Amino acid sequence: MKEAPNKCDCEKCDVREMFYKNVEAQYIEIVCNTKIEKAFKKGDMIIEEGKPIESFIYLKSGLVKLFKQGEDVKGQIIIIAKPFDFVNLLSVFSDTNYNYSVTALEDSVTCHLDLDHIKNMIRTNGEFALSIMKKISKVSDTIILESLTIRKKNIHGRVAYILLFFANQIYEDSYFELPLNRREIAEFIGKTTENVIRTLSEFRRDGLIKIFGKSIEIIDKEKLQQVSDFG
Amino acid sequence: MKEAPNKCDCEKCDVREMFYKNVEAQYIEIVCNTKIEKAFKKGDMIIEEGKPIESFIYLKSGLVKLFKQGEDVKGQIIIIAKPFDFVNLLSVFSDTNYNYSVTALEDSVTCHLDLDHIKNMIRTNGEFALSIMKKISKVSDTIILESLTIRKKNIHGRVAYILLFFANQIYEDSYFELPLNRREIAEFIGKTTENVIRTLSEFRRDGLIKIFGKSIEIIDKEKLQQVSDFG
DNA sequence: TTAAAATTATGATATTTATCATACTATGAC
DNA sequence: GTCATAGTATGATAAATATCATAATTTTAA
Repeated sequence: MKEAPNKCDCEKCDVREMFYKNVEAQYIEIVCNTKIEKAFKKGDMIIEEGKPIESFIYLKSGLVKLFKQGEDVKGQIIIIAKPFDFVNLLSVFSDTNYNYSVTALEDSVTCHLDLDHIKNMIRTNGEFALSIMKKISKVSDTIILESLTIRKKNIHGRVAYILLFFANQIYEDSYFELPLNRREIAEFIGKTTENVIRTLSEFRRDGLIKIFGKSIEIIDKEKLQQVSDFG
Repeated sequence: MKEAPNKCDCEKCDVREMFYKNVEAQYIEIVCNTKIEKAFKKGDMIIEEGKPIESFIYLKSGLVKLFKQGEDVKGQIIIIAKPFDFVNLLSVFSDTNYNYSVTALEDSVTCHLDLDHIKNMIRTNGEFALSIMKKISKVSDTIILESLTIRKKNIHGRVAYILLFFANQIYEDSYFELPLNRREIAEFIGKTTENVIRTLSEFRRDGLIKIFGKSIEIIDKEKLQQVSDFG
């Protein structure tokens, strides 16, 4: 990780709209002046479980995973987040320390805003408060409903689901490079590594996908969708 | 369900503290005057999936379950909520319609505040906004972390966990009446009804609990805790 | 009160998934 | 390049869980 040159280029910032739409100029300036932008390499730790929550972080570019490092060996991936999904929405307002860790699955850039400034903005600007709330509510909802969706599927359904998730939600392409290794996929869907590998092999044998190491090509999207829906 | 006599008795309301601590008198009055209190009998539907979200609801007394009615037969219980846990925190600020249903597990009383008034209070009162946010964040966090906790346990661990959940969190007593039938427990922990029943029988045979229909007495709490932790 | 329906219970069996063992393959360090 | 290490892959087996069948018990409705 390295800190990028920290010019206040909010004009070009993708998430400016959401944050600054309703905020008065003088507050924008305060936030801008204290904003820190950080660049992370693939694999870098962005947030570590247990550490104090000091800033309001959002993802500017890249891809990250949120996970529990758990006492047990097995980690558990909570969610894969892409830009526009805030990184640390879960506990920012309710806890002093992180309940989970975040690492970069791809080279990523994050924006760090001082949490106290954000809280002040919420205190002084109701519209801003409401839009943050809307976002928090949405992200939590998504995590909860996605977890219920995955939970009721068997392993075939879960693997199919996650392949379609990457194809449709993340890369918008039938051909993509998996940002997770097989063990991490297992940690995301709550099954063992071996069975994830086996299931991928079966999908390949059945002509649903092609596998080139970490690269996946979805051949029969319709059938894969069926496996996801009814599996 | 019947509407209770609707006097503005906020002075005696358990959750007044949280809501009104930071709110100016004139707003309290507006909310009070439009507040509706509703009484539900055990089994009554409080919120129905798909219906529009019109009010900000919190639970004054009783016990409720939030669940997906799902296309498939099997429902899935998201959370059991007791007073002080808001009922409809999940989607209130991010959606127009409910993503889940809520029914009363015990006779319950809910307070319904006009959602637009709440939003206005958020707009005009930053401290109030922050305390609502803190609560939302906390509830979402709890749901997510609890679901991860349950997910990594086998059926013995899950059943032990839920028994201890009722004993410690809900009833604060080793002897309690289960508010869920065996099928609903299964829906909560994501296992089949038969296996929940079987596991309860095993716990009884092993002397961990006593079972009298829906009533449970926890005999060996320590051992049950071990089963929950390591199962 | 009685019949019907739902719930609880248990056994037998099938299916799914995890675990263990063993290669093979790719990757990074030296 | 070579070695060590992590990741991928597959088979054999064990363990966990689901499914199916059936019966007893409790609850509900007429």
